[in-house]
Amino acid sequence: MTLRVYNTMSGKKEEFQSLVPGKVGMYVCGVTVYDYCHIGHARANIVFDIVYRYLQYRNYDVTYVRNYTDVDDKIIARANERGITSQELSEEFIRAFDEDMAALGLRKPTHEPKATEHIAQIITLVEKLIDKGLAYESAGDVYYIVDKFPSYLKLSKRNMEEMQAGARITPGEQKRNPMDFALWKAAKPGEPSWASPWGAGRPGWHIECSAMSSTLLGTTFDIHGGGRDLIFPHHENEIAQSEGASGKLFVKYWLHNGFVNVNQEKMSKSLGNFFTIRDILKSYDPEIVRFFILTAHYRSPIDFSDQNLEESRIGLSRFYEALAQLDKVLAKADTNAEQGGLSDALAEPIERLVQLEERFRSAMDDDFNTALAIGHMFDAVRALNRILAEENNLNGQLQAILGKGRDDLLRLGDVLGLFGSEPAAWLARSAQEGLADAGLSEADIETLIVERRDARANRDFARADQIRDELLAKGVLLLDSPEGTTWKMK
RNA sequence: GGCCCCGUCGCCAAGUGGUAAGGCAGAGGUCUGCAAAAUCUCCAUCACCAGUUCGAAUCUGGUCGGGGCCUCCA
Repeated sequence: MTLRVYNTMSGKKEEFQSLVPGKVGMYVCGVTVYDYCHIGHARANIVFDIVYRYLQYRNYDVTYVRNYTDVDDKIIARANERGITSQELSEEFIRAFDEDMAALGLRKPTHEPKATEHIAQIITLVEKLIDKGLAYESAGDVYYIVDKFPSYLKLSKRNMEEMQAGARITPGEQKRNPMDFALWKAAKPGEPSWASPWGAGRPGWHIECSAMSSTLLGTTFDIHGGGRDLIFPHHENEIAQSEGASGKLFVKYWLHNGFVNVNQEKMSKSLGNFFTIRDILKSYDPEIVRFFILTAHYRSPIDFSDQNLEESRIGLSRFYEALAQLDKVLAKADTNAEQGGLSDALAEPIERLVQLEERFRSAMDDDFNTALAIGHMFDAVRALNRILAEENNLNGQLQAILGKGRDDLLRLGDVLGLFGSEPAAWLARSAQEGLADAGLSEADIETLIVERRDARANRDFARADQIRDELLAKGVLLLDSPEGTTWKMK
């Protein structure tokens, strides 16, 4: 089986073949650290976290680089507003970013470079572009001459003439051609700056990614990722810079994730309709957010709403319910049970479990189809539940099947960053949520459970049902089992 | 205006030529004192029209509807 990935450059799914067998170099554009991250950032980072994890699962030795853009107009503007330095501001939001990503359960990239730590490489790269006649200095700024790069716009598949018609030179820029973009910007008073052959200044936005990727991954590497909105101009400009300087292919596979929409409209800072990760995590478990994002294909748009997150919560709890049940049943199973045979009725679910990993791989191999992969895992849950219904005559063979099924589910779940919590604990946490809203304490519920238990013991079902109904009215569901009564929020 | 994407069951969502995964919701059965969970059964011909093909949700053309990029943006 081969991995196929959709390459924005070709517009097709292509067979993935890394430059060096067994190794993958991957660069993903990180965030500009001037504010808290929103759910759109969460999606992009989770998507590439999955790419990272899946490649590792496929036994690739992956070098994953994700940068921090810590020098930029917006950072400067925001720092000025708050009366702190750009560095103070960016450090604050780098910390916030790290916290958010950790909360969402992302694996740490191999390298997380900062633009300001690569000024020397940036300057070297700009000099090289000037030497090659691809860039010019103008009043302390340096611009890239897009006309000199023939394949400019090959990624976004645009047309230079039409682009030029709409392009503008913003006041203060010293461009010869409106399409030229800044590699280096002369420092204005009060801005952070570094010495350069063109005077004090700072890097333009695009050049840092070219400099950092070549430093950490080499001139040519396998995968470059980012949100769709980065295709133009950011990635187009990276190509012009990197290929212009090296004369070699920059990136083999370009991967771009789709947007998060709100009410069918793109969510973005400029539209002001965004939700920050930290706000969302006040109401939803991080794993629910991850699950929600992975239930759609990474290139499709997804609509962010409470209803959709709520559905994800219910879907995820189906997995945890099954895992918890599995733990319980296996813990008390008679380990001395004889091997025994398998009834025909269980042939289908057992077959499902046997096929799980292969189906999972086949889904993920098809351009990281997490939605399909999760569908297969739901199938496995149903199969496990069906076998679990044989709880009372679990022979040794069935125990082994259940054990392996659980291990597979957890192992494959981990590739998606899911099911990492202890099932009983996750369910307990889930039960706690909403308790305050219902105006109840755990102790109140326990008291009523005891009262109801006594009523049931006396076969006073009227009183028992009254307690059940009263709690249900407040959103608390009582669950009876041979081991006693527990509860959860509806 | 230019370029591009999308329109699949009440909702979410897979599926790029071979006869519609999965989840939620809903109906009925089993289990349960009653419930819940679980399980079983049922529940879509793919916006519309016209083509290509033995065969199309999947290809082509058109219509309608939604969205994105072209300026900072994951």
